[in-house]
Amino acid sequence: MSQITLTLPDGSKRQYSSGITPKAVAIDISTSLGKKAISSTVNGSHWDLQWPIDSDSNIAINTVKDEQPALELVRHDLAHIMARAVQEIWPDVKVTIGPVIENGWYYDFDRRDPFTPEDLGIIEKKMKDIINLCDPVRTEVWDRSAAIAYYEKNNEPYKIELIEAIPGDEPLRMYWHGDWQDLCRGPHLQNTGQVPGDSWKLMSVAGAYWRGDSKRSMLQRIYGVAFKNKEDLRSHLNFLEEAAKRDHRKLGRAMNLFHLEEVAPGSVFWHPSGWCLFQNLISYMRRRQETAGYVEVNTPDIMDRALWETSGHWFNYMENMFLAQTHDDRDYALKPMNCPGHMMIYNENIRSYRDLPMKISEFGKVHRYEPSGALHGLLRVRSFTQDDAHIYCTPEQLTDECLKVNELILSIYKDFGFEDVHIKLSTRPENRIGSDESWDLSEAALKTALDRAGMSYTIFDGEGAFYGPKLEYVLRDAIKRDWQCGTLQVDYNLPERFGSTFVSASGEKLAPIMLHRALFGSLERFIGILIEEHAGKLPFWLAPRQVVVAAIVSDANEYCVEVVAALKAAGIRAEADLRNEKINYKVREHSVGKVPVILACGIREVEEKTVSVRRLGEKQTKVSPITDVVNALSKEAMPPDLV
RNA sequence: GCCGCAGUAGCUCAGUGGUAGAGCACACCCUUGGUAAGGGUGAGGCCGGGAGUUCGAUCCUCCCCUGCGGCACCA
Repeated sequence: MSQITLTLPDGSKRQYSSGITPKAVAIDISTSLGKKAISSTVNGSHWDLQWPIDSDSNIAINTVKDEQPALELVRHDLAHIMARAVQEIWPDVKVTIGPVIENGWYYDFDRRDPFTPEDLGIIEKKMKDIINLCDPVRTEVWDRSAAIAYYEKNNEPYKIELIEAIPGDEPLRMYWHGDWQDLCRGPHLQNTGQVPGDSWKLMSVAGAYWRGDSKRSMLQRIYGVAFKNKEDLRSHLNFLEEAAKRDHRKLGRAMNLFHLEEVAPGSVFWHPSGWCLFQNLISYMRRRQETAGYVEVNTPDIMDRALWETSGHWFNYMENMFLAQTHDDRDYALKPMNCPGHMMIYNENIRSYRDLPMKISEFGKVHRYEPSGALHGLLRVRSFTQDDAHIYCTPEQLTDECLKVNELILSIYKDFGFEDVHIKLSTRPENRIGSDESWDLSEAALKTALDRAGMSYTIFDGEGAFYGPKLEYVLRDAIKRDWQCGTLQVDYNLPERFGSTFVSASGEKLAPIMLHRALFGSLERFIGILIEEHAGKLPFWLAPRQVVVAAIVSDANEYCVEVVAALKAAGIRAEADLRNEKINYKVREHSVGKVPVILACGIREVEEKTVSVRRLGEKQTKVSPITDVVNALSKEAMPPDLV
């Protein structure tokens, strides 16, 4: 047998016979390492301890202290342990796949009866028994036909399908714990006892399509989370609780911003406070766009079928459109996008190259018949307002215009405190229209703009819209969740479908290129994100109710009204709370309602012309002269673009 | 759209095969209280909609609607 050289992380080299396993290497280094070892890293790949090494390699032995590989293994082994537990409890359940995901794992099962929440407890208990068995994990490489025969015998059709999808030259690995086995590419721990007993938890059951395909059978998925220790698990569960407290649907009710109801699924009833916030955002965006050279328009909500046929929506997106039934013989539809309307405005005049770039914006309300299961508070609705705009430009202007949109969008996100933004670039899909040349140009325009701006981005090959590539702007919020908001798309197609032209300097009629862009994306969605980002504690300039002036005793009522008047005169949204309630009660109520500033006034304040200032979330109060407070707050009320 | 769970007062939720209950919110009264719920009284419900089983359904069965958690989808 030939000799191979293995290089350890410290640079030392050791000679072994070809075919040595990392396990044997670990034992050779020290007996204790052999016991503690959980896996190895061979030439940068995560390896099982049992896989033979047959050439010179770099090798590192991993223990539970190596967090990344350890967590991956623990999660992966838990997936197997869970599948084994499920099959031991319900032998007729068929297994499918069980990958590691962020924070944990899931496993998809095919079972006639649904798993109940109580079942999760039963499964957890069984899993703990399996962990306590400390069953050694062993792996075998199987021949394809043997594996298929084995699964045919055991009536595991999903596994057979998986094997058939694995390329012929890849080894088929079978992993065993005790008498239970699973087809798996590994790696795995040495024995089930290496899984910590108390740092994981089964979370939920949900339906999931086999192979993610909605045409195939619905399986039952059990999700679990696992961490390196109990503290990490606890902090993850805390995180979930914190995230739940930020839920914009709950806060939207507490802050009396909006509600949703059965008569209009997926459409928002904006209350006065919510609509105030909505309008604040629009005012802000209007100023920013005006400065950036946009002109605002408004186009019809309901337009004739002919328009949607020209745009391509009628045949491609009919299922997602709201149609309007009328008493004449015409077919109408509610607009799902603003672009066709903007095409009509562009085409209404003969355009010169001197008019370009032409930037048409609209706070247009669009309706899309989203699948019922997709609806989610403000984040996924059926009617929403886009801060939409279309930029018509010449090919020469294209890159520059992309760059400008990118700058504008980042500057706007910054004003809202979102500085951690990443970009997805989706390139030409298989199913597309337009020439390869135009795709080359539009993809290059987006890339060049990003490169010039020094932005990093992730490319999603083949994920672009059928008419052009797109950028998507993803914000990371205060608790590290990602939200997709803005978009920038290059489109050679719509101008062509609508026969749009401009007259060039040499008098030729040429087709303009069109950019689709939205910065907030959907106002509804952006408000949902803002609420969750700030846990309801909106920045002062955005808060719909900025100040409540609360009387401590009724003798201060008159003074409170004066204070409110002074605040209003300074442009601050203020109201008086003169109700016959204790100050404790008022403070609590307005804190729950996320009012940023409470000014409490009693006899002392009346006499001294002061107010007692209490900021949301702070226990301390500060008594200041009324004029100082008005001045300070009116400064704070200034939108960031006007500061 | 698919799988599962749920729908009872404005909100959060309890409950039973014999047509309903709590807390908060609301109204009125007492209370003028110094920074996250003072006390009392009262009003408030087609128990999501429809059909069936039953002497009788909020409760059991079926269909539909809506919501929630996922999956799929997101031009």
